[in-house]
Amino acid sequence: MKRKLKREMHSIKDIRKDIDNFKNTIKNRNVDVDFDQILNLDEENRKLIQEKEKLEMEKKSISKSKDETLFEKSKEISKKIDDLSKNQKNVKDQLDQILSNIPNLPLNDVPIGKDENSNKEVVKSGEIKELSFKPKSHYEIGEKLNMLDFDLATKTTGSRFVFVKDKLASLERAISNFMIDTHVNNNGYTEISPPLMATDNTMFGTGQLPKFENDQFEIKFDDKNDRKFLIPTAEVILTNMVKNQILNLKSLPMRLVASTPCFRKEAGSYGKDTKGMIRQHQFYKVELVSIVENNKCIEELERMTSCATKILDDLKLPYRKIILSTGDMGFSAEKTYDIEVWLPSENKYREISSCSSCGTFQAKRMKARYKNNNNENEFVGTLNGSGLAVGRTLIAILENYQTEDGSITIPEKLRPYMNNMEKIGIN
RNA sequence: GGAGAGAUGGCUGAGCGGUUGAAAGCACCGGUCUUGAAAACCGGCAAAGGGGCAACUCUUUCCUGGGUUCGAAUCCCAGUCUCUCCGCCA
Repeated sequence: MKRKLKREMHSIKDIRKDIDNFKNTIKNRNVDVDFDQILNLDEENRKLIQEKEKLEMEKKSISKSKDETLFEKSKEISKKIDDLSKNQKNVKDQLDQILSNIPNLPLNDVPIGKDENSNKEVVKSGEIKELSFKPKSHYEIGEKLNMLDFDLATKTTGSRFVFVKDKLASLERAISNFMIDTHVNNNGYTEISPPLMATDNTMFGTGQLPKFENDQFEIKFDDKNDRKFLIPTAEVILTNMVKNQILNLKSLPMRLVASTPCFRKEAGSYGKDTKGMIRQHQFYKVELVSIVENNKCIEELERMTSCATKILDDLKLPYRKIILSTGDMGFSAEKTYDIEVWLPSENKYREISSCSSCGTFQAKRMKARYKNNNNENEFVGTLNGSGLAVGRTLIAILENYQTEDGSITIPEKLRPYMNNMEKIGIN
């Protein structure tokens, strides 16, 4: 069932009430928002609504009276209402357009800054092994094993794709299964195997549309009006499971996990990470999503992040956890932790997970609510995090577990998933 | 691809031109009873938006978009989705 709903990311009421707070906070997010125009449109909108409602009331009373002498007048009123409605709708559309492009407000403890340079390290964990030889990059290792084939992908599909073959394909699958099992068995998540496509409406709900359409792959489905996109992350489809719903308090928290391919255009990243499988148009990711009471977001974010880092602990991969600054956070987030894994060949940490609380931001877009203890409707809180990016975990294992002869030691936790194999070497 | 049926509140489900924002049941909230709970009984309970300090009040909404009418959940047209049957294919 498809409903057309008025959608806005921030409630205009909130903005009206606390305009200064919005102005100051949004400033830190690297976007320009014309708040004066918002207020003008809002005022105009409400003025038109009032005029319209006055006429509607009059018309209604005529039809109730069943007084035939007034019928003619009623027709005239209808015309006026039509004109006013069109006008009002127009104003409202303009307003919604602006509102739907405003990002979420960062929480107070998020460091203020305009890019990644203002991110702050929270913890560092795991031991970086000193290698007695010069570490090779994951693609050197993979190509030498003949188990990562980028040229083949270029031939069949194009750049930024890869064939993962043989034992590394098994390893990739093992990583994914190990992660899902851990989240299901130890962390209370429910496994979902979702559709990999989503409608435009769904993409709006989590914030990918309208602003980031250029990053998405649109599918030519059929000639009908509805648009479909390949999901850039399972967050989209998992979070939207509760869209347009009023949930029972008892059903919260909902914790969902899915391992899915993700599809991204990576527009604007030309020349960045062109070698290897760090940045691909398609990659596997194990995604965690939580739907919670909106006052539980912060504690859930900590919980979710620790579920993700636990995987790295288990795999004995060195990592650090950082908190993103206001300018580096995603559109829908109010607070984000990135987890970065150590890559010996680059001699630095690289992102392997991103865990965000979106507060009620996505819920407002999706109209996802629950009845609280007072029987009132409240918007849910939504969170999402990678637990973890599978492709990048594969990379991290290749690089951190490499040996001088070019073979890979398989992390102990993954061996049960690979027939107890201990290492992957050249055939 | 062919042939039918349907879409109503958190859910199930009545209504099929004029106090119908919508019966009934379930769920939920409050109360009585109970040592506590259950049961039973009583009461409340749609959403969005506008105005008001507030009590409150107004408007819109019965899949979506058009149309008929003074008046539409109810009639007409188009679209979307769902279900059943047949065919076809995994």
